[in-house]
Amino acid sequence: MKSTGKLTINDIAEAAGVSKTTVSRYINGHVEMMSETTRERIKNIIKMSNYQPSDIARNLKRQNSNMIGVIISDISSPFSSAVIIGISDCLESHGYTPLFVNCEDKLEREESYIDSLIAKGVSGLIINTTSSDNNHLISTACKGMPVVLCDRYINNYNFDIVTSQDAQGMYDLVLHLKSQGYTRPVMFTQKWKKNSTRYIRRQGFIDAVKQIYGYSPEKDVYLVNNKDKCSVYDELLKLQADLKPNDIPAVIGVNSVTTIRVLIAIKKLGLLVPNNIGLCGPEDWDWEDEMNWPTLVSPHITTIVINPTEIGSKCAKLLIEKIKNPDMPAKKILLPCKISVRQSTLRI
Amino acid sequence: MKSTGKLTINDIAEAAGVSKTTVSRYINGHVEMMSETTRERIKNIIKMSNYQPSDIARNLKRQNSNMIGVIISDISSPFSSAVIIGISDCLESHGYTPLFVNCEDKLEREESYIDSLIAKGVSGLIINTTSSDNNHLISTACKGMPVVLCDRYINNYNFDIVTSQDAQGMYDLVLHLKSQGYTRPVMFTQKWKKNSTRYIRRQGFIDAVKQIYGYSPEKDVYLVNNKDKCSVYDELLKLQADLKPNDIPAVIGVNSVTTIRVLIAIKKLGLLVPNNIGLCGPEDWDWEDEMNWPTLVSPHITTIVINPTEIGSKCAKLLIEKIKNPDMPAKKILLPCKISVRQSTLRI
DNA sequence: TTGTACGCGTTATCAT
DNA sequence: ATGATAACGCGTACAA
Repeated sequence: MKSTGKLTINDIAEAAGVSKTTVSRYINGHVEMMSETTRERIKNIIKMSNYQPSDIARNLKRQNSNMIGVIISDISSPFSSAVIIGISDCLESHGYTPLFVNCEDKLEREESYIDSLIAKGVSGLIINTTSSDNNHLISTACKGMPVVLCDRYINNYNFDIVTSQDAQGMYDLVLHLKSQGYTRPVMFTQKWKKNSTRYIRRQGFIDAVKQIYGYSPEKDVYLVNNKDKCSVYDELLKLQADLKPNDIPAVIGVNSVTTIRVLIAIKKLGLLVPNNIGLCGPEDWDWEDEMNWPTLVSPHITTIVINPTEIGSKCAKLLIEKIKNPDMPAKKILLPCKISVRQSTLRI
Repeated sequence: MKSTGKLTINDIAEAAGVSKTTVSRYINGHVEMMSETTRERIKNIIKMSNYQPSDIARNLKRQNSNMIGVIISDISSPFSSAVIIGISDCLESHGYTPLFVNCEDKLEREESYIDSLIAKGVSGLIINTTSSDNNHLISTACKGMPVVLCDRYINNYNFDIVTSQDAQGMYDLVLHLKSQGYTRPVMFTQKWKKNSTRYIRRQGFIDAVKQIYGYSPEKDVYLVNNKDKCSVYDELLKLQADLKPNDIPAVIGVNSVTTIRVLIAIKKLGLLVPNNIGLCGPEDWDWEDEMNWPTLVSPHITTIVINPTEIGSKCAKLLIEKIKNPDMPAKKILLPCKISVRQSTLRI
């Protein structure tokens, strides 16, 4: 046995006094017509030497790997962290290894990562994409790479996708607001045109208000941004000015961060939740129980429960299906979401 | 150009009318004595065909890869998520690819992951280990695999490690409590014997109290567990019973989760923070600003700021150093931590 | 039941 | 300035 460098199949073969073919057969379980003696001998040598076949060489030979590329648009958000957990757990339990990369919301990075992941030999991709337009991704999908989209739509191609039923969640939420006597539901959101999640939530809000309240609330969508700390506060002032007499407003934040910022601004202004103003929004991340933000703050916030961990695991599961059966027609998995009613919208 | 299967260096060579050696030279930048014409031709073909050399084959040939194995003890904690972000960003910016695996606090899984990561050809390991004892890891380090420990010590081997100065943070915190007139600092912790972080924080607490208050608070360490929801509440009752007349207690949670649970129990009991009881603890994860738990809850909680993202990036940086210079003596990087004083311990 | 020989896609050595 | 050829470690058709 060599003392230097890594063990190879040759070393094992030599030590066992057989050819490397035989060792390879043993490793891959083709032992039907192998003598008991050689089997035992190989087994022992491998055990004693702690030999592990090189995945690199196997992958080269077999022309595939058990690695899955996962492209995350912004790894630093708690939503992404939860998605990663779901993907990781599901892939690992099925023998796959995820390769996570962070494209920081930059389309060029996303495109170059796609190429480098393919070069690494991944046998599929899970994409939480940056932009609704992505020709490079479409072209790699066309070449036969299995792709599943994670919570973001892409135009012009019939991708497999897993996402939550945001529109239905919005509907339930608006219905709840109406039942609590709020007369003026509004939405606070960052730029929504190129972000499919925000796009859908905004549209869901508008459609729900149309149906439930019977008017079109396009101008009740207040635009805020992440850079300017005062932005939310300013928009809230604008909302105050926009109110008609006797209006009881309820703010829906487009995501967790926005909702929290609105809460802070509300407290600064001294408004009373839930009586003078309601507050709610999607619950984009799910640390367990008492660590989760809707119940950490006071009052506890009514939310649409999204469950990103499940989105992640469903993505992984769908991709594995698709790898095993590449000709499967594209699936759209929509996870239902429940609303979780808490103090912040309970007037009655 | 073939229409089926992946492009290889042979296809490019053929299309360019040169040997694959020449193409390989071009790819690896050995172009000093290459004619301008061939260089241009190869360049164009590669560009047009969007060819990418196979990392698998290169790794096999070069006997190394740019992949780094990262073993996380419990990926579902926000602390781990933040560490992952730091590792990911730093490795990617240096051309390495992290392979994250989640050993769910199980030593066997950790050991088998070490083997399978090595089989995948990783050129180094970052370990946020499960247990302070790990012979398997020691033996792989002995065989020459570069290893950096992430925030957890391991007995009996001089590993490179990055961790925070928990003991110093505890000292500062206890000093602060004394200055605010608290007479009875206590700690709430889960089982600490096999978890090096908790172990160190508990020891830091004990040493600090000895020095600053002049007595030994071993029996003021209250043990709670994660399963039983009432556990924290019960221990808090016990603390109440243990108090001497005129004692003003201050609870230090061993980590974020424990601290929040103590806060919830305190509110249930109707005690007044900060006047009747103080509350503080390490801030194990760092979502930006208004999303972070110490300022979400009321009152805002005094913390030791840990900065897990920086722990992650420092780990990555140290490992890269070690890979480039394997004979470097083991480094212990201790990140200083500051305390962030907020309302929950401000009596004065 | 076991072994020989070749190829996976790349890079390195040695020629020319 | 370029090419032929041999490896890297493994799996497999084919031969024995």
